[in-house]
Amino acid sequence: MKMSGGVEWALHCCVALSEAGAPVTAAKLAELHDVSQSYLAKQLQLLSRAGLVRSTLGQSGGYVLTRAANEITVLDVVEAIDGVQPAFRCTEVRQRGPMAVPPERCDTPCPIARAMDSADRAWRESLRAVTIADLIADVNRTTPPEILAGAREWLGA
Amino acid sequence: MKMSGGVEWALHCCVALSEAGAPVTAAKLAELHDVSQSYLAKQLQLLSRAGLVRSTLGQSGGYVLTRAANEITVLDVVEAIDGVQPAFRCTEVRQRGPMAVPPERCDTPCPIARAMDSADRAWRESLRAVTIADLIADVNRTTPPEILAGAREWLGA
DNA sequence: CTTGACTCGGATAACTCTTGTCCGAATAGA
DNA sequence: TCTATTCGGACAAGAGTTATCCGAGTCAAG
Ligand code: SF4
Ligand code: SF4
Repeated sequence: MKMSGGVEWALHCCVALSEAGAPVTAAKLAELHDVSQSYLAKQLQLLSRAGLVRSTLGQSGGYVLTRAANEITVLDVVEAIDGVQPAFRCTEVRQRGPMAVPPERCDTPCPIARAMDSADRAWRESLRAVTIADLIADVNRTTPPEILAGAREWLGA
Repeated sequence: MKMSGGVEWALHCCVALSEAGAPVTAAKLAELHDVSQSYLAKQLQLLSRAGLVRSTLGQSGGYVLTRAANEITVLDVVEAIDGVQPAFRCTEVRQRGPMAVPPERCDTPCPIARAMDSADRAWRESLRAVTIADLIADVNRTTPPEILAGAREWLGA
């Protein structure tokens, strides 16, 4: 039960991109967070495939968010990086072994799979309730103003 | 984002153990579900370490549940097999890079970590609401009675 | 229009964790 | 006492994730 570590980086990048406004290159984002720029590029690729960011090629290029910050949920980012398939995957054990249940009797989903599915839905629903804009508002409230201003200027330079 | 596949087997074993009453060996459980007995033994070990089942050694030994079925939640089994640490692990990115926030200003948890923690709690809460007894009741209602009786007899033999 | 340099994108290795297997120590019964 | 049977932890194999590289494409300047 381990989520891809890139999710954390991707979320940080989304926050930074929303505050920047202008396109930001992957190298700058990597330097800002002090992480491997090669690997961060991979995460940004995934975000691009999911349609959350748009990449501009060539000089003065970089990444920009495609939607407003309050239109991007944390769940969007998580599913873009970590995939959409649920954590629990049933292998239909009840159809195997000496006491196998014939497939034609397996019309109703088993309670185990239902409980897992319900929990997974609750998890996703909780993540869907938070948007990037919420994160930004909270960050602006809790981080020292001088650091915030410095980061903004550093992104533009 | 992938849960250990052994969770499914462990849950099935808990259901079977609750219906059996008498100690059941790991080999029988593996044959019933048609899975690797060596690997299933590992899962049962984890259940034993977590205190959910008690192992009886020697002849006519096997595994027995330590509590009543309605006192064991699905969350207990998941945490026993898959571990208790949350899926999201923060690496304190904000304390790195050129715009690092000094550690003494990081007293309040960041909103990203809070959102993830909240979702994780919702997920666990949903799993905690379902007990093994609930699963058994649902299984007894949905599976054909002849198969259920056969399985019980097969476990005792 | 040419040039140039800079950008992302997908294909490619190293590594960690999960999965799967084995044999030895301990036990209950005969 | 002895034996057959059980679980327990130590030991490899495989998959998945992490990390990296260089080439195709693009924009801006001269
Ligand atoms: S009984 Fe439920 S959990 Fe088990 S294999 Fe069938 S659907 Fe999956
Ligand atoms: S800002 Fe939040 S998510 Fe990022 S490293 Fe700090 S605590 Fe973790």
